[in-house]
Amino acid sequence: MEKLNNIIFYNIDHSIRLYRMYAQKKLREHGFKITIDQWLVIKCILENPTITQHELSALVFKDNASVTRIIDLLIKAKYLEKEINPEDRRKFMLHVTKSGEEIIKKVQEIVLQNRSNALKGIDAKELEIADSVLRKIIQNCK
Amino acid sequence: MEKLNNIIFYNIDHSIRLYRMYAQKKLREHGFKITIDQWLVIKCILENPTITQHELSALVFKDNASVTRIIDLLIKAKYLEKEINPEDRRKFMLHVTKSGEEIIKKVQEIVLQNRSNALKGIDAKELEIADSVLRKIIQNCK
DNA sequence: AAACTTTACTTGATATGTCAATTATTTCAA
DNA sequence: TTGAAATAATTGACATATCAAGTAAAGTTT
Repeated sequence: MEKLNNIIFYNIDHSIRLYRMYAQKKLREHGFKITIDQWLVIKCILENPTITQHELSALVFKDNASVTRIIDLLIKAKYLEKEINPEDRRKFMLHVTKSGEEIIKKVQEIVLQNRSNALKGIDAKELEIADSVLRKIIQNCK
Repeated sequence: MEKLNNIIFYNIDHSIRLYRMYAQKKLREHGFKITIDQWLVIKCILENPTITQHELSALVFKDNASVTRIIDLLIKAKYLEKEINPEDRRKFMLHVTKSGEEIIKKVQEIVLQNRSNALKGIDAKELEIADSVLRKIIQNCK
C-alpha cells in the first residue's frame, strides 16, 4: 500500500503519456497533420458553438495561454476563424471552417478505435472504479 | 459505459495535471525553486547512482531530449555534475552534489504529504483496481 | 461621469514533450 | 582490421504548460 502510493501517480502519468503518443502516431500514420490537442479544441467548439476561449480552457483543462496559442495555429491551418463578439468586444466568436469540420469527421473514427484499443481487456466495473478514483484525486487537488 | 469510455482519458489527463499543479504549488509555497520533473530526476539518480541518461529516460517516462535538458538545468543549478564515463565515452557518470542531496531530503516530506492528500478518501482496494486498469492501458498502448 | 475592479485575451519567459537529424563512440561482421 | 550498424547523447524545430505581466473592454461604485 505504501509502495502503491508512490506508484499510482507514475502510472497515471505513464498511461496518459503513452496513450497520447499512441493516438498521435495513429493520426500521423493516417496522414493527418493535426495534434491531439488541436483536435480536441475544434471538437469542443463544434459541440459548443458559442463558447469563449476562457470557457474552452476550463473544458479542456488547459491554461488560457495555451488555448490562445492552439487557436492561433488552428487559424493558420485554416481550420478555424475568429471574429470579435460585438456584444462584448473582449470576447471572440469562434467559427470552425468547412475543412475543420471535415477533418474532425475523418479523425473521429480513429479516435474511437484508439480508445477501444487502449481499453482492451478492461471490464466495465473496474473501469468505473478507476474513473471514480481519478475523480476523487481531482477533487482532492482542487 | 459508452460515455465513460470517452471520459476516462479526460479524467486521467485532468487528474495528473491537477496533481502536478498541486504538487508544484506546494513546493513553491515552501520556497523551493525546483520543478517536479527536476526533483524526480535527482531522486532517480540518487537511487541508481550508475544510471545512464538513456536508462534514466526510460525510468521517468521521458524522451532522451527532455532528460538532456533537465540535466543541463540541474547542472546550472549546481544540484548535479556530470563526467564522461571512461569505460564508455558515449556515456556520462552523473553525480548528485551535496546541495542536490539536501534539497531532495527537504522536499521528500512535502512529496509524501502531497500524495497522501491527493489520495484522501480512497481505499486500498479501489486504488489497487485503478492501478491495474492503468497498467492495462499502458500495455495496450505499447 | 470618473475612478476602481473585474474579466477576456495576449504576450514573454522558461520548462518540458516530441520528432528528426547529427555527432561521437562502440560493437559487430565480413 | 576495416567498414557497417547500433548506441548514447545532443541539438534544432515546433507544440504545449505554466506563471506573470500587460492590454483592452466591461462592470461597479461613488
